Amino acid sequence: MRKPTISDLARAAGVSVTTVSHAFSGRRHVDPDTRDRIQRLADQLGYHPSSTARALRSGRTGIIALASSMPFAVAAGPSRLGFLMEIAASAAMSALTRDLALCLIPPHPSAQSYSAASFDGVILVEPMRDDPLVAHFEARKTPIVSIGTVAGRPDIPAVDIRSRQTAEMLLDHLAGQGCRQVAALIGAGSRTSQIESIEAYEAFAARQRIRPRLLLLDEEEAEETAYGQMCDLLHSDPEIDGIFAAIDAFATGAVRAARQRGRAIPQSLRIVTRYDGLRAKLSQPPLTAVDLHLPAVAEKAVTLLLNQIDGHKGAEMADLPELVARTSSLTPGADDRP
Amino acid sequence: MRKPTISDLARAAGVSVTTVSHAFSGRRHVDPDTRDRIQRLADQLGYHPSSTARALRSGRTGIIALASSMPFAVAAGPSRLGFLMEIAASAAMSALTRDLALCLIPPHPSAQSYSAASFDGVILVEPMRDDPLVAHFEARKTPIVSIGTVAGRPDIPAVDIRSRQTAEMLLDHLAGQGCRQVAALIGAGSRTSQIESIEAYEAFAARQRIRPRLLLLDEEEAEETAYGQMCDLLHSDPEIDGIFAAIDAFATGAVRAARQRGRAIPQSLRIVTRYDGLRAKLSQPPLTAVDLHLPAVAEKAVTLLLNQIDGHKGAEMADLPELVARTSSLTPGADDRP
DNA sequence: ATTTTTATGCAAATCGTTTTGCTAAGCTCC
DNA sequence: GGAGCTTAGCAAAACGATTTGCATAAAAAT
Repeated sequence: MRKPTISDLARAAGVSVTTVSHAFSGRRHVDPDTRDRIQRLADQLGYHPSSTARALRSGRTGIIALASSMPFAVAAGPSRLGFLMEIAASAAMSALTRDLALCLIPPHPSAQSYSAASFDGVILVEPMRDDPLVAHFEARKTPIVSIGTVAGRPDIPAVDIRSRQTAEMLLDHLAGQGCRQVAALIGAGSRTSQIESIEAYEAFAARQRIRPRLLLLDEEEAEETAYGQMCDLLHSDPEIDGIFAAIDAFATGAVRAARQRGRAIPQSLRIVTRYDGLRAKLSQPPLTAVDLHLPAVAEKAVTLLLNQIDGHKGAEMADLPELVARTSSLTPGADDRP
Repeated sequence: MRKPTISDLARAAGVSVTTVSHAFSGRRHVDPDTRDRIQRLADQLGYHPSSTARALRSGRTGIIALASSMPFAVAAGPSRLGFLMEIAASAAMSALTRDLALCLIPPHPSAQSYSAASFDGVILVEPMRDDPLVAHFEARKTPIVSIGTVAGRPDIPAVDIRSRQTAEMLLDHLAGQGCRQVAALIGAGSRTSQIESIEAYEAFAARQRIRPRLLLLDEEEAEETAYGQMCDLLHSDPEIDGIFAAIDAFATGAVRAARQRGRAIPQSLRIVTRYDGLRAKLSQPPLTAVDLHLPAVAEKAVTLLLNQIDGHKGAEMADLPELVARTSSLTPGADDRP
């Protein structure tokens, strides 16, 4: 009882395989009666065209991949599960509406291991400079699109998620709320978002004529690390009155540190973060964050990738990120724009 | 400059395609010198075997799918993103260690649309009774494994996530903490987890000789619905002193309702929930929940699916769920087991 | 009455592998 | 100097579709 093939169906219908193929694909006209008969028999036999065979012939698998080389503990662990997975869920939807399937490729120490399947293209989530994933897929001539530009590789089509503007917006918001001495917690690495956040912060510090307090932290044990470092910093440098946390787990760590040091949020310390996920929303107090429009970003990435597969070049700009002001940074009783 | 094929490589190396194939697969012996020469030329030409062609020949695509028919707003929206995506991330890792890729199949109104790619097997997450996804994959003879048993289909191999025990454990915990009048918020549907939660609650109510307060709620707008319904219920039935919320968004809705009605948690109302995700952890107060060992569940599902693909039957039992007691249900100053 | 067009369908080549026989040469062992 | 064995390699048949070029008959145009 193996699966029926196109020739089984052709034999049953008394026509050639060509006719069956045309009946399904509609590439050539076939007599409506014949077509119906074929269709009916197909249902009856339980025939479904093999997508593998189709892929071999057409060169398209109908599968795109979503890959990230964020350290696994960060990507799939609770800390940043939100960011990556929100993109994954959205991308899966976007892919589906185009009759594509979305494969999830978790980060893996040995880049050799991604051999199993082949994809029409791949979406990389915030690759680092010289990311092995880029090398891997380029070697296989798999079309690549990146979410977030790739440092040092302006030629790779990307959906620019505007990390610089995001950082500037958050920093300006803190300044607008009266913060003078703002510290920054940013992941140590070479993703564009990290690079641009650092640059934005340094420019901000220069503009404000303050001594920069820039903490480059490991994203693996994000919340714990941020908690420890912030406890120290708030102790040694008590005039800090604002914190820009590049990822949400840094922010929640900072919140705990503030509580530990007896600093009231937002009265004595304001905290803002970049990714508006569950953590930011459920934090006590809720955190000011930025709506990055991730579903739209994922949609753009899929569109871009499809163009890329068809040989068209291009790049996309994400919609302007939007500030979501919440208690953690708002002067009680005042408006967002004072 | 199209991708080199096995015959290009064979020609370059001056051997037949057979030899090249054997050199890569190791299915037959080839002279070490020849093998090295082939290997070297492969690197040089950038040859990578086409997994599509391999799939056609071998009948294995190296891709498994993870599908859920939870209403999309529930599965991918913030409310239950955690549950499904935690499984997805874990399953992707488990798959990768076996050289498989994991495809994400979002729920889709028209079940026709999943045609694009073909998989070696599929993991269904908590399918309902008569779930169209089951029918869809059965029609394609795609091996199926379910996370959570399938109501009415004991023949489908599944990882039993022990929803009955989970519910009993939570209800007993509430009783142990002194609750007399416990209400239940359970998703309206025919997933095993819902069915078993209802049965466990009804048995519990009978044992405790209390009038059952069972709210079957829509999971789409889970938190809002739960909030509204619980406001009403706490008003009309003020002696309720415990709430069993089957999904975390119900619980957070209930927390808000309690606050709105001026009921202190846990002093005057205890709340417990099933899935220990970010919501439960970050809630104020943190919610007592259950560690379902999802990474292990995903791992078991992948193992089971691989057996299933190889023709072995079987089923798996998830590890016993573990209660994670938190402030939302603990009598202040008392121990878990009083 | 001949040519042209349209409708319908078929045979065969193709996509890039894996796998199964088969061959031919080199060894060993009486 | 065969019989038997190992070694190294090749040719060809799958796998299940799509696509191209051709054939036939009926309809339409000249």
